[in-house]
Amino acid sequence: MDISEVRERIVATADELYNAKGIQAVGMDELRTAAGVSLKKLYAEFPSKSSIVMAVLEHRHESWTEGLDATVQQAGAPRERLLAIFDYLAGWFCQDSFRGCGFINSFAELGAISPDVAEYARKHKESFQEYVARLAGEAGAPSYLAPQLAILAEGAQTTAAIAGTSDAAGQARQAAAVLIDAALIAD
Amino acid sequence: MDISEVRERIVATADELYNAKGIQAVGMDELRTAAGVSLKKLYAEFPSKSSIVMAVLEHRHESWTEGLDATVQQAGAPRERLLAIFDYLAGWFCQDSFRGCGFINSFAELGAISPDVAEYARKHKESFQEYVARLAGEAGAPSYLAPQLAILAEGAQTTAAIAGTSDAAGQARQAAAVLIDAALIAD
DNA sequence: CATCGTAGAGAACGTTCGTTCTCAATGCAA
DNA sequence: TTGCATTGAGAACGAACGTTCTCTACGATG
Repeated sequence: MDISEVRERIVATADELYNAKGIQAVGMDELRTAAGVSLKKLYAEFPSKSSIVMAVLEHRHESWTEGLDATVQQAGAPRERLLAIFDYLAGWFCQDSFRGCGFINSFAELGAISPDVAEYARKHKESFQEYVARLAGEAGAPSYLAPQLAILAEGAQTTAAIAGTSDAAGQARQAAAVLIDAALIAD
Repeated sequence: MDISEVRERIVATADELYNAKGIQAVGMDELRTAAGVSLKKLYAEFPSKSSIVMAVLEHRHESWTEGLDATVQQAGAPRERLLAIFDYLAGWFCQDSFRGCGFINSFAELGAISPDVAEYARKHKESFQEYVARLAGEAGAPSYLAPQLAILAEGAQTTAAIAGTSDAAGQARQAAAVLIDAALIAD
């Protein structure tokens, strides 16, 4: 088995388990068993659990970025591309495995005791803000629109996670449409 | 020392510590020392750590409800009362101790492994939704407005927590104003 | 003063976790 | 076949946790 293939399997398995149960609730032995690798291989690939956590965060960031952008790219006009953010959320919320934003969750769980986790979560959210700002800019909207839409997206994620329903995606989408139109008219 | 006074001190101390470090990162011994009570008294008041966690959640719910309502009551017209939600958030975000919504955080940390925590977080958010719906109703707004404003409030909390700034409160407030006015006109 | 119940401090216990170590089995080279 | 390096399975270790237990000191009561 390829060495990078082992890495990927570990990270993918850890991502699933951490998402399903929380990071601290998943021990190295459970991860070892689920990933089907020996402890020796696990520690040959990663020096510690915290390094696995960071690798999982990177993995999540890539998945999120690629998935979101793929949905946005399918939309046509700039206004629809902004709204597509919430279509992506809607699809995500409907998945059985959805348990909220992994960055919000890891920040809540470890942000206070792990500066690395806190910093990575911050950077991830910052990159999302910039992404929305770029889309909003392409739509010709004033600069205050992007943070508003980003806040809606964040709120939809936590609301959907805790409520256990996907309603928030549609509600946020409708609110976003109002905010976009108001911003474009005012501009 | 009064017995209920001990309880209150334990819960208040646990609330602070859990907020600052996360629930799982705070052991019973640290809580014991910080609260200045003996382990015996601690376990005389609460049968287990999880019962303390639930008491902390109740304490947080009361603090949140009372603080929010106090700010809302100071506002005059129904429209301003809806916006006062975000003024309350702004004041909260500026506190040094702010580290995000305690219910979102506890849900992220323990929701997957503790049905009680997940259920309490859900009920808390549900009660907030109902509160906003009542204010929106008093403003004569259509029923779709309240979930939109609640999502904004949730998003502002996570955004402010992770970014480490209080900007989100003002941004959410401005978005709320747009949504409120649009809803009132459309109605 | 003597006695007894109580409470505090923290030792102790059993478990779990992250991490390391042991050892036997395997595959390969000569 | 023999010897050697590598690997997997899991035992072992030290620390930390939640919880319980022990022992000592104290204060109230007769």
